[in-house]
Formats: sequence, C-alpha cells, structure tokens
Amino acid sequence: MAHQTVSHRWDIDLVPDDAGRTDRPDAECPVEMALAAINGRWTTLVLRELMHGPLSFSELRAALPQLSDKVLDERIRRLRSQNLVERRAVTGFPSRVTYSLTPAGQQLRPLLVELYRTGLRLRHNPSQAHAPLA
Amino acid sequence: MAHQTVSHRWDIDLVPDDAGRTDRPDAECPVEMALAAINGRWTTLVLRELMHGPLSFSELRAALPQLSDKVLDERIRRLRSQNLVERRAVTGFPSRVTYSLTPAGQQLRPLLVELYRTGLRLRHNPSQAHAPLA
DNA sequence: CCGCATCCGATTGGATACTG
DNA sequence: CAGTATCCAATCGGATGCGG
Repeated sequence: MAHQTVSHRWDIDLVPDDAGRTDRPDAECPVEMALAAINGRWTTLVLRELMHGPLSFSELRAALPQLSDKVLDERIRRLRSQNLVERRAVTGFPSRVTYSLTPAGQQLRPLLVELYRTGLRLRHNPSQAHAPLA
Repeated sequence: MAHQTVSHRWDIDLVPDDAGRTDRPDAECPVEMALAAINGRWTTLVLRELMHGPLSFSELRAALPQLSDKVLDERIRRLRSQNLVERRAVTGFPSRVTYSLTPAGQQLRPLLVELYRTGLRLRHNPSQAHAPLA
C-alpha cells in the first residue's frame, strides 16, 4: 500500500479493476495496452483494411497509396509483434504473402467502431472550437 | 469521383458513412478526430481525472505526480483548444482556477471505457506475444 | 498557487534509393 | 512482388529553472 492515491474513489465503469488504478502511463494498464495496439499514424487505416480480410503487402499499398513502404513495413511489423496480425507465406509459385488479423486483432473492431462514433459525436458539438484561449 | 477506391465494399458498422471513406489519415475522418482528442502521453489519464469532476492545476499534479508541469500545461492547453476542457477562474480571494470537462469532453467517456475493455480482452489472449518474427 | 521559457535527447514518419 | 537501407526534418516529452 505504498502510493496511497489521495482519496480517490474509483468510478467502477471507468476503471473497473485494479489494473487501471495507476497514476502514470503504465504498459500494464488496459487503456495503455489498447492505445499501444492502435498507436501510430496510419495504424487504424491498416487495421480497417485488414478487417475486410487478408491482404498482401501490395494490396495494402494500393488501398493506402500515400503510405510509404517503410511505414507500412513498420506498422505490419509492430502489429505482428503484438500478435494482432499474422503473416502467411505460400512458398509455391507464384509465391504469395498475405497478412490477416489474428483473433486478438479482430477484437479491435469494437474499438474502431467506438472511435468512429466518438468522432461523430465530437463533430456535432456546438464548438467555438478555434476560439482564442486568451 | 476521383480517387476510385478499388473495389471497396465498405463495412457499414465499421465505416457507417462517407466521412470515414478515406485512404489517408484525414483530420475530417471521425476516427482521426477521436484519436486527436486522446492523443499524447498522459492525456487519457488527465481525462480520467477530470471525469470525476473539476480539478485545479495542482490537484491534477497531485493525482499524477510524475507528470511534469510543462506536459500538463500542454495537455490542458490542447484539450481546451479542442473544446474538451474548460477553464474557470474565480478572481476573488483566494483566487482559484479549475478545469473541467465540457459536454464534448464528457462524451469521451464511452471511448475510455471501450479502451479499457479492449485492453482487458487483449490481455486475456493466448499470445505467444514476444515470439521472434524471423 | 499557476503556470512559462529554455534546452535537449529520443522517437517519428516521410523521401529516396536499392535488394532478394 | 515483398520488402531493406539511409538519411533527415519535425515533433515529443522530460528536466530544470524562472515569473506573475
């Protein structure tokens, strides 16, 4: 019981268990784990593409023409290391490599849906959005 | 109709309307708007704190002791410019400044909840997670 | 108490060119 | 086709110290 966290009364649906009771960005915190999954520019777009089914490297490039090879490579590499995407290589001829979501990767779907919904909600807000901040 | 997007059949609950039919990270895309709201280290933690009610600058620092003044300042500034947080200053004595979520800011709650849930789901996955990618 | 100014190392992502 | 290798500018976040 070091780190007594002030008089925090934790909101049960915002922070349902101990794993979220942290006072700093902690890789073990579920929120950080989810953020890590979608982290990085282009990542949600790559995930969206793969939600439709397996794709090859060049199909991904074609779907996202402005995404550079390097960044695509990095995104795939990262998602693979997180076990969210898997690579399947057919060593025949013509040899073919495809990337697809793992079961864990599929579980990101509700999060993408919620991101979209949240964005729509924010958009419809009466916002003097770019007012000066004094 | 420039940019014909291959033979994309859009998944209706993943991309419910035209705003999400983009092939690059686009500030107008709802997903990007939601990501922008929670973007940056510590941001979700600051939002979590404010979900409980208004707090002063130093109360935020106390709740998140390892967050530096500078970064806290930047986070608050950004959230204010996005109209997600508002500043209220009482000019009496003692003068007091509090930060609280705007109605738009409150709308981030379901997203934080979904992030948490997603993180839990990912955690419970049988993952040979750090297997070599070779 | 509520911040701002400055400095700085690390990470990011894009451009370009090249390889198995 | 499926990537790698370099290089580089910009952004980020943490540390420290100062100011209203």
